[in-house]
Amino acid sequence: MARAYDVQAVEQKWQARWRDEGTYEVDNDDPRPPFYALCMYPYPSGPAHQGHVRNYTFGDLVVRYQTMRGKAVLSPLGFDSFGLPAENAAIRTGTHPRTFTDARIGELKESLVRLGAVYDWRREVRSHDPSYIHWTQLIFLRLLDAGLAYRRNAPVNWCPGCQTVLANEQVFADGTCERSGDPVETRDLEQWFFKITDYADELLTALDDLEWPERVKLMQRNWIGRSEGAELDLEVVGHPGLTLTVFTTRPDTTFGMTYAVMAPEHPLVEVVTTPACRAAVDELRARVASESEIERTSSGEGGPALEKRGAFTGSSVVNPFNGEQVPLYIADYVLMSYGTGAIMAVPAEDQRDWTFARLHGLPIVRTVQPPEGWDEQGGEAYTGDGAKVNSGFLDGLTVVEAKHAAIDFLEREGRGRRKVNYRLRDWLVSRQRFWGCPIPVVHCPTHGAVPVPEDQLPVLAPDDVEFLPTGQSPLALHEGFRRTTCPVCSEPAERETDTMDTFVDSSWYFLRFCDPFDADAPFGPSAAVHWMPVDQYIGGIEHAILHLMYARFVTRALVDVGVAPPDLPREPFHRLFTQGMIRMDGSKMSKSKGNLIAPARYYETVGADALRLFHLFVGPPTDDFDWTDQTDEVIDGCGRFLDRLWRLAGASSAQDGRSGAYNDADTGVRRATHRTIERVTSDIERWSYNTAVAHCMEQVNLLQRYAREDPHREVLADAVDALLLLLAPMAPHVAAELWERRHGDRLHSRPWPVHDPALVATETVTMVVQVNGKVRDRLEVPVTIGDDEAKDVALASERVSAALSGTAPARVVVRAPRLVNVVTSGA
RNA sequence: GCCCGGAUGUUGGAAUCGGUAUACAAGAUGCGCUCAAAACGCAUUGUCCGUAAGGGCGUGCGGGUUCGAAUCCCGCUCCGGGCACCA
Repeated sequence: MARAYDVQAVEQKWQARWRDEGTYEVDNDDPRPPFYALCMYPYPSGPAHQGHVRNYTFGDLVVRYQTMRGKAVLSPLGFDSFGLPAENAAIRTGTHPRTFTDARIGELKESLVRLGAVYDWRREVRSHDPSYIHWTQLIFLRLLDAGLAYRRNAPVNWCPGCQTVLANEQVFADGTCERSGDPVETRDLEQWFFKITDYADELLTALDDLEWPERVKLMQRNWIGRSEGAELDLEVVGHPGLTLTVFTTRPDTTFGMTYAVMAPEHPLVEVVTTPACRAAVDELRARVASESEIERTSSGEGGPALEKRGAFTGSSVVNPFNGEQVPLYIADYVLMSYGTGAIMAVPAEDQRDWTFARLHGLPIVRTVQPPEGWDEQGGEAYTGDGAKVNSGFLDGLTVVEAKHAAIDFLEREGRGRRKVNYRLRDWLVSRQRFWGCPIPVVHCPTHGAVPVPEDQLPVLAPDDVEFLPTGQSPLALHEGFRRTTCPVCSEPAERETDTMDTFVDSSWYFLRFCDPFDADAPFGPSAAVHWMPVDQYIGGIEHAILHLMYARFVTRALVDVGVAPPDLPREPFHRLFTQGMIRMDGSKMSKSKGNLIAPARYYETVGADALRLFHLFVGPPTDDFDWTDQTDEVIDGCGRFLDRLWRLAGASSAQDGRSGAYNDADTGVRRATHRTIERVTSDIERWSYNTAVAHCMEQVNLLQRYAREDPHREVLADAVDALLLLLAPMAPHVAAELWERRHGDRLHSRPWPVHDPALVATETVTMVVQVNGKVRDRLEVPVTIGDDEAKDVALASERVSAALSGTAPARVVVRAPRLVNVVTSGA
């Protein structure tokens, strides 16, 4: 595609200037009002793909726009540089993960710089830098000291192929590993956890005040999963003094409990199972042990038939409300990790219990009267409101009333208590991997898990390790690393060989950015308070839950354990923007799917400005975008727009136009200019970048026509200047170049243009005249027109008379000055 | 199964508060410029009827509210995303 200017030369020139002049470096004592703009720091997988390009185009727009608005903008970038791919590459090729990772960082950084995205590179952080590891480890130790980090035996998803523990989100719905495709198993391991559940309630309630997409807040609320209910202590028949505690959100339905169910791993299973039932119980427990939690809780195809998923223990428990004995089962769908690991089953008011009861021939007793005709229409479990029935002292109450009355009864009788339960679980941070931040703990035969003294940090992994495809972490195999002495007694001891989940690194990097120059602390307290919270955080919707939840937790925990000052805002991200995904052939564009379109081919042809403009223009930033065969044509179109801009702005600076008084055309252009300033500004503020670009295109079209006729020299020059200012955050290279040619100075140092309200205000407006809701005429009227006059003007219209054809108006709806609707009938 | 989104010309999309449906762009067609092509410029481009003026229809489907619905309500269909036997 032949271009109007040397795109590559212009882009390289300005990128060099921004870099060499440190244009977007900002000091912590900058007197301008602070603004912290941040894109989620990327995992360095190689050169940028279109998802990155979109993300960093939006981020760069915010940085440049807020700078022109007079803010001291903190714009840092770093790399989430620990992670499994580097370790796998090491096993495959023998390259050390650091070598591999540094090369990928170089590629990614280069392609972002080539996009024209600007950062304060002095603040760059990398998770794997010893200086960063140092402070991640200090944070771990402080959490440990405060009781927020702890160790326990826990069932984990174990991938036999990767020889590693997987998070739930790394396991596909069919129970296979997302990387290797192997079936995932369950294993017990001694693991480190962070106690995020201590913050469940705060993490939930604080969501209300965040300027985040409602969708993301809703996802977090559901993830935390607060539910109010009661715990009931059920006596086990034949075991005096033994009770089984269950959690329920529907204590009002207890009269309808016809059986109870425990998780197969529940410790009481051993005690309550009778010899006659032992075989069936053991069979189920053996099967469950080899299944991942995902498989167990999946209702999808391929699982065992429902009747095979439960087994009778032979024991019974007593319903505390009516003294009846009901059978006690185990079933795989009851999880030890939620609630108490046991439930009371009320088939009439829970569909899953209904189905289970039917398959096992268990009785069903309704305790809420379903609506008229429910049974006749084939209704099964009824979960709605209604009058309580078959429920003794609760009869006649509503569900809500009965819940309170039931809990009051339980507490009075000492058989249970009010209880709030959360779905959120503690955060498993242990990883049996090499390429992560080592957990700074020493295991002593005498003193147990002993923290490494802070003056001995960082604990760094040795370089002379072997990467073998055994899956065993090289750390665990490295005698020199493992063997050490106990910090307490100096006797021989072993180092912890687990490393931390990379989500730990990404849970505080935004704080390090505030002050990465501090060699003695993770961040300076005053710098952190100065910049935090992040004013605008930008990233993909895929991080809506985990990363954002962990970062919110860690920020709070750091304040509470004293690593961060008490006046640091507890919410790290004030405003969040989640961009849509780039899809190709129906799925997310990503390296693992092999459907990447690298930006490099566009840098070499249409250039970074056109590619940026395309990403801004193609649709609402929140929406997903499907990359198709037609996409290149749209990108070329953005290049052609910049060519028109170049010809317009290049020619008009030299052109001798008219001077003196303005004619109607001049005034029209001045009004259009100020309307464009107003629209583009409000579009940027409301994240409507596609319409902001459209308004700039309209203005170029208008100015092209104006310039061709008989333009006023100053009107045209002012209009072009305004356009360049508006495009400065969107297409920064070409706008900066044109501005320099016209004025000799730096476009991006200029203040953002302000529209003149007098020029934006219109004097006349098109009034629509409808007859029975159908448009029959359009009239130019003064904006100040009153209702009466608008009605008169409308009724005087010939077209309206024709449409009425003699019928008398029954009613006239007037919304001056925009619309009059003449209604003829009562219809 | 539950929850959250979405569906507008040939295509991406616009319509910010219930008030002109389709801005802007892509594609297509025609014209100009050119020896020619590209580039550039101009024009047309929802659909049906009509020579035209003009009119009918039209925002996934079916209803409803309203003077007026792409927008609000009810019931569907399809697509995307999230969560999942969560008690």
